[in-house]
Parts: sequence; C-alpha cells; structure tokens
Amino acid sequence: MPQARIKAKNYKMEDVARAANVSISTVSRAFSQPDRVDPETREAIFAEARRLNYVRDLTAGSLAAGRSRIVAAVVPVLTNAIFSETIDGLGHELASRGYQLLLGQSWYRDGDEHALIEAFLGRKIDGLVVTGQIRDRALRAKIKQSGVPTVETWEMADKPLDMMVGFSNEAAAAAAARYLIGRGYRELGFIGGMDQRSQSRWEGFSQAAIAAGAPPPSAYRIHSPAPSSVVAGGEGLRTLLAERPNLRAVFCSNDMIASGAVFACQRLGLAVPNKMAVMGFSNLPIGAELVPPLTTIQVSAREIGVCAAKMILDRVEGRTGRPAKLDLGFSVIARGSA
Amino acid sequence: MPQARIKAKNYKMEDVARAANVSISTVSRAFSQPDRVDPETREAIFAEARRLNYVRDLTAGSLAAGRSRIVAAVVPVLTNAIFSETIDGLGHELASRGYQLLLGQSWYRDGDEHALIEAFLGRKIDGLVVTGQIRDRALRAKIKQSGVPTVETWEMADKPLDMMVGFSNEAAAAAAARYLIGRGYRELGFIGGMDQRSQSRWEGFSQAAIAAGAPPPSAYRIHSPAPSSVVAGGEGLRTLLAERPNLRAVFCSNDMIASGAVFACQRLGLAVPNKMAVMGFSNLPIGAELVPPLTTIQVSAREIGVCAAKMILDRVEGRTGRPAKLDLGFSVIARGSA
DNA sequence: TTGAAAGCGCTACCAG
DNA sequence: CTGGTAGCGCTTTCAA
Repeated sequence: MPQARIKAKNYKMEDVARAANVSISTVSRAFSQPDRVDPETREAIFAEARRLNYVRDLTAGSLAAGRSRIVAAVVPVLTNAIFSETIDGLGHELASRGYQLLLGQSWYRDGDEHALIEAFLGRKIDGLVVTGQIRDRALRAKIKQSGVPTVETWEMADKPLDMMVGFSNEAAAAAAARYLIGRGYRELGFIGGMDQRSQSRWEGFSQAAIAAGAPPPSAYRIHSPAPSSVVAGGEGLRTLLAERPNLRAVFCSNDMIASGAVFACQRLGLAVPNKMAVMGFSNLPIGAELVPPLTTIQVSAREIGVCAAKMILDRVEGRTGRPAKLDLGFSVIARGSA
Repeated sequence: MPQARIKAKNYKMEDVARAANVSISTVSRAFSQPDRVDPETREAIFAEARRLNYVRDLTAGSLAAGRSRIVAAVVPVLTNAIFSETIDGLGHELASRGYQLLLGQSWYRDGDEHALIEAFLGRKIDGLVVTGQIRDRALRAKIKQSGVPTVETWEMADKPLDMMVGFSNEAAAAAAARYLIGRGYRELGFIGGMDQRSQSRWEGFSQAAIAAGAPPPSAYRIHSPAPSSVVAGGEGLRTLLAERPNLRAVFCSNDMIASGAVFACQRLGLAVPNKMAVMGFSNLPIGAELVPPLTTIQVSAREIGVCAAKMILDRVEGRTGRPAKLDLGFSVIARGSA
C-alpha cells in the first residue's frame, strides 16, 4: 500500500525545543499547562513554534495521555433536521470546552452502527453519544468494558447503558393523540419511520387514541432511510387517504414529514385544518412559518445535544452530581394546523 | 486534572497474542491484512479477540503508521440543510471505504475555523474538506506544509490551495437573474447571508440584472449565523417589500430561505408567482413539494461531498488522474414559483 | 521552574 | 507465513 501523500517535513516538539533552547518537557508543558512555565520561556517557545508552523501531534498525545479530547456521536442520518439540531448543540458545547466531535451516520442499520462504535472506541474517545438505545449485547459489553462515558439520547428507557437524555416518545405521542381527540378529530392517521423511536410514537399514539374512544388509527410507515422526509410526508398522506377516505387528522413523526403532508393537502385542495388536521413533532423553525403554522410537539432537539455534552464532560473532568438519566420532557404547541 | 473515567481493564494486542499463542505481529496482520495470515490462526486470533472484547487502539496505530483513516471536514453550520447534504455524501463515501469523519462547525467565524483546522492537522488526518476557500495566509501555509490532501468546496476560485470541487456562485446567480428577467420580472430583490458565497451570488445576480437592463436589485442581508433560514426568508421578504413596494421577484440564497419567503407571501396575501415570484437556490427536496413548487438552481450539494471524498481517497491511495479542480456546474430548474 | 527517561500500543521492516 | 524489534511523538512521573 503506497503512501502517496507528499511527505512533508513536519516539525516535532524536539525541533521546537531545540530552537527555543529548552527541553521537550518544557515545550509540552507550555502547550498543555501554560501557567506552569515561565512566561518568558513560554513566549519564546510559542514564537519558535509559530515560526516553524509547528503543529502538535495530538495522535501521539492521545496515546501517551490515554485521552483524546474527542467525543464521538452516532446519528441515523444527518440530513434529518432533528438530528442535525442535536449535533449542532453537541458540537457547540464540545467546541466551547476544547473538545472535538467525531461523527458517524448509521443509516438506521445496526451493523453499521456497531462497526462505527467499535472503531470510535479504538480512538480513545473521551465520550460517546448515540441516538436511541444500544440493544446489541456484545456491543453494550464492549462499551461498558471500555469505560467510556456514554449517553443514549432521544429516548427514555429503564436500563440506560450509562447515561441518558431525552424524553418519552410514547408519552409525547399519546399527548398528541389526546390533543387531536380533544379538538374533536376522531379518524386519525400516523406517518412515521420504522425505527424504534417512531415505533414508540406509533404505539403511544394509537393506544392513547383507542383509550380515548376513537377508532383505531391508521399508520403509514416510511422505509428507512427515506429519500426525504418532506416527500415521504406527501406520500404518506395520499396513501392514508386512499385507504381511509374519511381520515380527518394525521400525526407525523417529525415536522418535515408534517410539512410534506400539509403541502399534499394544499395540492389536493383539502383545507388545513378544516378538512384535514396535521400535527407535527419536534418543533423545527419551519413549523412556525408554515401556512397554516404547524401544531407540533416541542422536544428540545438541540438541548439534547447540549446536555449530552455536559454530562460527558462533567464525568471526564471529574465533576459529579448530574443525574444519569435526564428527562427533558415535551410539550404540545398548539398552532393553526390542528 | 483528575482522570475520572473508570479505569477499565482494556486488553491490548499483546494479550490477544498470548491467548492465541502467536506473536503480536501476527495479530496485527490478522487485523490489517487478513489474507496474509493462515486462515486457521486468523480465526483463532479473532475468536480470542472476541472473547476478550478486544478493541484495537487506533490511536497507537495512527501514530505508528503515520495515518489515521480519518478525514476531517469543516462546515459553517450543520443545521443548514445544504451543508448537511454535502456532509451526508462525504460521510457515506468515506464510510464505504473504511474512513471516518471528524467534523467541525465554524459558525462562519474565521478564528474558529483556524483553530479547528489546526487541531485537525494534529490528528494526522488523511484528508481535509473545507467549505469555501481558505484565505488566511498562515493557515494556508500550515495546511500546505502538512501535506494533507485538501479540498475546498462550494466555490470555484482561481487559486485552489490544493483541490477544489464546486461551481461558480457568481455564474449561477447570474443565470437566476437572467431567468427572472426572461420571465418578465424587472423589480428584483435578493435575500442572502453575509458569507463569501452569498456575497458572490449577490454580485453575480445584481450585475447580470443590471446588464440585462433591469433596475438595480435590492438586497436583504441575513446576519450570520442566522437563527433559521426559513425565518430569515420571511423577514427578508417583508423588509424588502417595505423598502420597495413594487418588488416583483426575489432570488434567495437557498431553498429554505425561499420557502420562508413563500410562506410570508402567503401570509401577506401575495399570490406566488402572480404577485410575487420567488426563486431559490440549491434544490432541496422541499422545493419540489412546496405549493407552488419552487423554481431554483440545482447545485449538487450531496455530490460535492461525494466528489471531495473521492478526490482525497484517490490521492491517499496513490491513484491519480483526477483533476485538481472540478466544476460540477449548476442548472436552472423552472417550476411554478417564478 | 525545568530536564531526563520511561513508556503509551501499535505498525512495519527485516529475518527466518 | 510468522516472529523480533525499533521506533511513531508525545505526556508524565520523578529528581534536580
């Protein structure tokens, strides 16, 4: 396997040390604990480093120190706005504390997720954030054995692997069902994916609807990975309506799907909400702008990322006190569409 | 600084080697070049590794091998759908070839970008993908000196740092102006950000409009980072209209902004396109679903990521022949909104 | 405040 | 096909 990269002359700490007339140890300290080095020598070191365009090799540093200042995260797909909000929050919080983000997409495939996480673990990552729960036993064992602080997100389950931040998908969807029924809609539909979170939402939704005396809702399940949530929302609405012409309201597993459903209604000449009510999930910015504005469930997608970062860094930096399980809750945002 | 992480017993290659009665070298080979190891010994090694939940330390591997199988990318923000498409494509292509993605957000701030890239360089990354051009001289020097294959994306400039894939923002925006004028609109507006790409689009757009004999267009500039493109699009439309009541068409710097503008029109009772034409940029899935469907400029956001990955991996793996500069072009997609 | 030296766990070269 | 071994460049005691 030829190494084609142009072999560039990269300076090492030793070169900087020599140039600044100090030892390697001092250079190392100047970078990692600046205040433990005489200001004058420190500045001299920095000056030489700058002059040589010296870049510290964090790979060697990680090996020696046993930590990398990298936190890894796995999301199903990045093009789904709800996950990119979480990653945005996570990345922002990490960056502000000097950590970096290693990111992977699982495309909703367990095998991919497994391989990804294993590779991450080998990077001496300081933390791991996953979307949903890790169910595979072997993988759980590996993660636990590694001792890497891990946060499962977007779900609340009884047995966290380590830490957990999210909300109850079932409860949130049940609240949606009750909201719709409370508004007088009885013929209900659901549009969502096939993943665990959508599954929980579907169960919460249909059970609550039935418990409230409504006829059993219909479901349209999007095959993952979907080409696009908006497109899938439109398809879902049309399919559901074909099967059940008296459909009166649909609850969608996220706001992009809901937007697609609203557009489909407009195209079909079905007034929203007078002929068809549409409710979303996740409260993305687009919801408030849509005409009519989207009734939805607020779930703090970004906050999930921020909290996950905080939990991990607190653990890494030896602070304690944070709960291992954080329920961020949810709330119904009633707007015009349902 | 206490290391709070629970010190887990992590096995090393040595442990696996001992358990499988072979040398460390053989274990290493079993993982990196499986076909150079006797199938029987190989399986024995894997069995022991599995039994111990052994995870290979890629950090040590990177140090020894001088390469990391990591490619780093920097985007302004991830919550902007056009960049998450690029990252999706990049990540997909990298994963399929066994590489991982280290991701950073610059939030449109040069300082953040600089720090980020420097840290990346220290990871012995095998490639670097940046959004837009690197302008800072010191940073360019460091990148060049590192010898890391680098791709600048989303722009076409004369002096690539190394490789480049994108399209001409100026030419694309000029095409938009000509399209709108060709449809008979003369009072034009522009809604876009303050970054370099939006700036190029604004220049291309206004110059082409003027060259075609239209009155000088008005611009609404969104302060970066914007809270949300959709919201900004609505604000832009209202602001522009207040300043210029006879405004007849707006060209938006991306499709989410354009969607926001369309919603604002609906709210104002301005029929699209009969009273106000709206044109987008980037051809996101939402555009085709919107009512009316969005006229836009297609620019292969995802393809940019895929190509960037290919360029880097070809270089890393010693293949050649790919051009250092790839113009993916653009095309006008005429739909109902303009 | 500084320096010397012992690894961190793996890869890659070379020998057998 | 397999094993021995010399580093990769840094962090981190420990002593001075």
